[in-house]
Amino acid sequence: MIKFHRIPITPGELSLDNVLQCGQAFRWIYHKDKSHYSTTMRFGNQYHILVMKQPDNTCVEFSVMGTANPDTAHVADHLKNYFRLEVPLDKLLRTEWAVRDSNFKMKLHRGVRLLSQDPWETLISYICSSNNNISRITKMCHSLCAQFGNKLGEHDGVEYYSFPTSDEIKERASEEKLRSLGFGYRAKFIMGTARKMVEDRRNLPDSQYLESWKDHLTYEQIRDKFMAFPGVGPKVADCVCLSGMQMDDVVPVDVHIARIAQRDYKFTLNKSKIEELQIQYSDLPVTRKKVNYELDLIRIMFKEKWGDFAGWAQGILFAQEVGKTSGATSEGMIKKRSLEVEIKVEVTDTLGQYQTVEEESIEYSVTGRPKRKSAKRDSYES
DNA sequence: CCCAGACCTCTAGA
DNA sequence: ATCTAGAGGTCTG
Repeated sequence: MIKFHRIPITPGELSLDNVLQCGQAFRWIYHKDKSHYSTTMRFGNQYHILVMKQPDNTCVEFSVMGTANPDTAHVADHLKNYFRLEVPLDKLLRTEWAVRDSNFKMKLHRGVRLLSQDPWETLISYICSSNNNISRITKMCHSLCAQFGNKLGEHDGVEYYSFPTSDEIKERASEEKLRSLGFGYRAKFIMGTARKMVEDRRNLPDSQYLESWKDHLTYEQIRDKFMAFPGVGPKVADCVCLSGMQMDDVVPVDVHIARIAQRDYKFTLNKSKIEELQIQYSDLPVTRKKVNYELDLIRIMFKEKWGDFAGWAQGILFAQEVGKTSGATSEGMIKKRSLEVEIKVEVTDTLGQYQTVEEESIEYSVTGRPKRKSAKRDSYES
């Protein structure tokens, strides 16, 4: 039997359901029969199969499967970092956002946090996100691992793989293969990005190379370097900065956030500020070429309004906005996903307590390859 | 610099 | 069942 280890949480600071399914991470699998999530994750230079669940709002529990038994305290530390548990979400809401922003006074964070994900994996995942929906992005990320990563083990009929490195994508994948796997026009971007990465990173591992940018470059320079990869525009670059580089003040502006800016914040263009930006970016050729100045001003407005953790505030509004458009109740924010699992739809009562009110069953394929229905049932139905 | 279109597929909803 | 709009954008002309 799986032995779980407990990580205590300040009540309400983290909702595993909301964080893992809001469209920030794409490689967690929900097992409805056991009410837990599983994925693979790299701790240092070693990949592990990880299982997590949240019995209540005071803790999460984890278990590491397969391979050598890693040090539990070591894994716990990595997970505390992955979930950024040192960041006091509720305090930020009360003392930073709600006091400066009247639109935030009525908001609840619902345990939606920003993650500290692997930068390379985040980069490739968000390249897949362009003009795409969450369920397909999820499928593509799993497919990438199953086809080009390394197999780590198998549990409950699910095969687990590492996320492929730039070398592995360059050597094992091709635009043609990726297209046949359903990546569409993103196939060329992924191959181009992998090739450029192999070239740029020299002897460093992918993520270590990307993280090293933070040592000597500004945000604007880092974004410019991300945008030098094919398939990476300002929105994808900002997402990688925020969710993969721990750059908490970055606000990625997508269609939803742009709508919020106009609808709820009455955002209007300022011509002189655009000119300032054009000057500021004049020595950043890639940014100057790819950036949309109106969207970039929205990013800056939110950063000034929300402060050092502006990206976290964006995450909360985004999760709520997408929850609305995906047919969930305005109270909850769990959206339907393409997982053959049961997604719990949560609502919050006036005390901010979570209640499960509704469940629905949907479909999922782990490898991205067509799977037999009977096999899927065997794997997930209890 | 700004503005359209095009771009691959697939999923959700009608 | 079928069918169609639209999906956390980016690139090109």
